[in-house]
Amino acid sequence: MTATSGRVPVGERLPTLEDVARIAGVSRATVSRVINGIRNVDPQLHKMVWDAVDRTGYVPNRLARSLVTRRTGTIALVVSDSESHDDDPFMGRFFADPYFGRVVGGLMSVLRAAGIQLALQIVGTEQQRTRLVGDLRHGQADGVVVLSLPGHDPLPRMLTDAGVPAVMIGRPAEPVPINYVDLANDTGASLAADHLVGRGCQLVGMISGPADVPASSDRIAGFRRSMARHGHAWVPQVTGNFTQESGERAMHELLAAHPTLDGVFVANDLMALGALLALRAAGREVPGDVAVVGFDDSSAAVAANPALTTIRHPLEDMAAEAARLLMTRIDDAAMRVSSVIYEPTLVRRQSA
Amino acid sequence: MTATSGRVPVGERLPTLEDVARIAGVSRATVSRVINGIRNVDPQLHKMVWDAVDRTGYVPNRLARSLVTRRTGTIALVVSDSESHDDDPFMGRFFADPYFGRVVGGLMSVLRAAGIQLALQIVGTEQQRTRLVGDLRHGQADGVVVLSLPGHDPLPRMLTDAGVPAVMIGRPAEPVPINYVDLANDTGASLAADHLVGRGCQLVGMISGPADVPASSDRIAGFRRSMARHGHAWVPQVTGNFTQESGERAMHELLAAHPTLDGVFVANDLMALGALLALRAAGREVPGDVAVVGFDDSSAAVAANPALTTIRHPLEDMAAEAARLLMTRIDDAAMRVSSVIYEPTLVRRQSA
DNA sequence: CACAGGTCGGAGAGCGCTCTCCGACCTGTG
DNA sequence: CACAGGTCGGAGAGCGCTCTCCGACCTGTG
Repeated sequence: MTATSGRVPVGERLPTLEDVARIAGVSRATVSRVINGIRNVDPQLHKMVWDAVDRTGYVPNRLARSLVTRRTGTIALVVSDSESHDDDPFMGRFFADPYFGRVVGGLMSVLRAAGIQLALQIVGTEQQRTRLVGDLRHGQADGVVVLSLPGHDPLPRMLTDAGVPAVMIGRPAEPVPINYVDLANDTGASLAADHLVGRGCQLVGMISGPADVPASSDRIAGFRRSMARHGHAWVPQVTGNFTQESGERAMHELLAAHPTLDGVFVANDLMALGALLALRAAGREVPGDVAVVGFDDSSAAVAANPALTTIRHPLEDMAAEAARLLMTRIDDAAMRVSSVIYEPTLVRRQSA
Repeated sequence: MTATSGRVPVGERLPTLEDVARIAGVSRATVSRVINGIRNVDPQLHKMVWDAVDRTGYVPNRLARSLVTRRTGTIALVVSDSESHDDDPFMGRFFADPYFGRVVGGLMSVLRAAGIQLALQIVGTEQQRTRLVGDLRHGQADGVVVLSLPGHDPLPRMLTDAGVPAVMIGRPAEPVPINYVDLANDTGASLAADHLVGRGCQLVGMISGPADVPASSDRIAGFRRSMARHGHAWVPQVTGNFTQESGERAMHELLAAHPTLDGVFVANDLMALGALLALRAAGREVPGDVAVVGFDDSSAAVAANPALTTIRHPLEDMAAEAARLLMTRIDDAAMRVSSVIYEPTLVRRQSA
């Protein structure tokens, strides 16, 4: 024990369990037991160990621990992008969209309390997917949350085949026995249809997202079905890609083809913002001439002028639920494959 | 060798280097050398090893490798929030803001190509900080990118003291020998001042962010200095907290105190959106009665009505540079502490 | 008092890799 | 032919932990 600080230096390297054991005068096993609170340990030894920990400034090496316990305290968030390649500008757009941040925020609200960290990985190529699954089987992470992007994606099936605990946010494009959390997108679209018809719209169009995204196709199906029930057999539709520019372009197109349009359902708020721009440019009043309903209830909805009537998407809650579901699955390998579906609500503002 | 697939199963567990060595008929060391491409290996052995790898489906265990190489292929992104606690709703707002996503996108654009994953961690309490630094000293991650939030934050100093490779996005609040990437916030504010004075504004106000955020105080200082040079000794100022609502409130306040105000510089686009709302509510035309300049050039700037004249902030580029800087530092422990400052530009739209 | 049954600390193997060191062999030069 | 110098594969230690197994000791009961 030095007079200066009581610190016991152990050379250049960091103190290990071995060092603590030597200083406390006990075995490595005992130190491990005290640190991890496993089994009763004599109160006197207990104190001697903690004293030695304080004097050395010992911090367990998580890597070494994980190697034997097969638990890492890490969950992987994988953005699976089966169609793009490295340096695809698409990823930039994806991250700038609040969608990504809201998902991360929801996941972290649960994981943070549990002391679990989130490891972000983007996989695009076949090789990256194979490597990811290999790493996960080795326990590189305890489980994985998958954010699926447009297109056919083999990753969900690969994960379930490998027996890796996994949860998707948004249902898989094709049937795969994987856990997921989703929004009742069709119900949300129905709410929009009800609202537009309810305010007396006669010719209602739709600006949709890409048809190969499940959330998008569900919104299309739900909207058309509901409109048909209200007697509107024909719903003109233009497809965008969820960006503001594509919404603006789509609105112009819709307006050119159907000048008497008096209502439009836009599959996300960002495109709705673009639609608003196009309507203003075309000299149409919103909602006077054309009523607009968005989807997501993002911060853009409030910022818009007029403020957007939209469908609320409790994304943070969904992500938090995904985290809880995954943690349950990690602790119980026999958990049956389950899904949790959230109900959307209509938020009425000025645009419709 | 089985007739079915040529796969050699090795029981329940995953194949290890040992299994590959046995099947290839060489030593573990040789397999390791072939897999990692270290030293020349006899072409014949080389082939036998790769054949064995294919037959077993071997994937190296990254954890075990990291334990000895002291390299993990992971970089930590830490959001240091010295003032909040777990479950603070503030974090929700933080993640929903495009700022977070743009930083992640910029980092990943560089890290993805290098096959490095990003591990997200939020630290709030003293204990969490200590544990993080301990884990990092053990090589839990090869380096760390720090996103600092309002307030005095001890983390940067703790990291440099521990010798952990680190880069901040945005300068530290107080002098610390840490690498960082930043925007010339004062220059950006000057550009706004020049523009407002240049279009003939006589009474110009400012809506600022919290003074304890470096980016914010730099914008305040740059703006006041530049206005003074233009002969405007007095600049009324109200402080917001970067949210839209706070911008709206601040604008109302400014207008109440200075009804003849004809120009305003708002320290970020989100608050500028709020200011626009307040001006409309007060019956002022933008830019006719009051000219508005924002900051960030976020997607909200284009969506606003009128579209915002604002200061462009190349955040993705800055984050990408931070990643490069960090990777250089990881490979060269002797690298001198460095900073990279980006120059902002004025983007002229309708609001000023 | 004898002995069954429980409690608790230590020894040592093991997780799956890398890396140093050594020795076998091979080549070229005087 | 002798020997210096280089190349390359294998043995075995080591990274820093956990966990099983065993034996010492302690308690309580018939």
